[in-house]
Amino acid sequence: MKKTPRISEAEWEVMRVLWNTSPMTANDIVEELTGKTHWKRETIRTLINRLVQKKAVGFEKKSRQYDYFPLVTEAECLRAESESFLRRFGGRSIEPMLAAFVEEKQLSAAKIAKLRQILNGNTTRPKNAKRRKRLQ
Amino acid sequence: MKKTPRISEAEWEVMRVLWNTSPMTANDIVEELTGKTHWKRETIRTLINRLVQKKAVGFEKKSRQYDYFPLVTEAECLRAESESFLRRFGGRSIEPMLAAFVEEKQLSAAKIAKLRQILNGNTTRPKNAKRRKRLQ
DNA sequence: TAGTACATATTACAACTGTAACATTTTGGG
DNA sequence: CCCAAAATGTTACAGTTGTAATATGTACTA
Repeated sequence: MKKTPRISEAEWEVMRVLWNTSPMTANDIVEELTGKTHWKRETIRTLINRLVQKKAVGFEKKSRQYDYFPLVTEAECLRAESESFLRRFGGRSIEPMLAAFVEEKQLSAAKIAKLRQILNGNTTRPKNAKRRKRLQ
Repeated sequence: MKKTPRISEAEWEVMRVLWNTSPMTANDIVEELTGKTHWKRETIRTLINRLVQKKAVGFEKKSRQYDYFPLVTEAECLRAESESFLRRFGGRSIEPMLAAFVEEKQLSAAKIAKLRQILNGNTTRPKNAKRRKRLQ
């Protein structure tokens, strides 16, 4: 299992646009991000370069410009981040976290339904537990 | 609304023991953490000091030793971290994240039940019911 | 073919982090 | 009352991150 490189918060922004569509030239990435962020071109270039160094992003020289594309999947990174997150909170604190998500971000009903589905699908209920176990 | 200081990953370990029981002397904290981690005393001392600087931890000189105690609650920090996490993933990706949690079976059945409850609290509203949008 | 326009690469620099070592202060014991 | 032991405080140092500026390479155009 390859370990995903550690991607910083700012770098995530770049990854997200690449995950969204790739390959993209540096300029396209810059264009996509200025507006969403307040970063200067050069800053974004730096982020891209660091991601290349970290092997999170690959590139291929097309003509005068390079084409950049992700070398790691969003799922992989998500997984890694989630683990780190979990470690941080000692596992105990997922509930308040989800609560915060639900409260603050106004998840759409559809999304909530989806989440509920996930929970139902994998619930790993103890053998003879009742379907709905009311605790506290 | 005070903003919670930014607490690094290593510092979280310290906060967690303080949230668990406080006040504690530095030595107690050290003892609690060596064993769980591979850190040297001095390292842990540094972390404590940094947390004091950041005003995440307060202390009171008791006798020769100081008593340290958290100045921020776990809930506050959790909230802040969750927000950062959300921003990072652009909100879109809560489902895979939760899926990852569930899959890895880091979640007990009880916890899952709790989560489901949280979700239930916020959905299935009549179409024209006002949704409670509270943000302070 | 030389210059220029635009792309990529190198360098900068301070704050934060991980990980400590070394220095100084305080206090209980003799 | 002074000293050593133990506690706290100061300094270190390299790697990461945020945020760029500057330098260098290169492909068309005149």
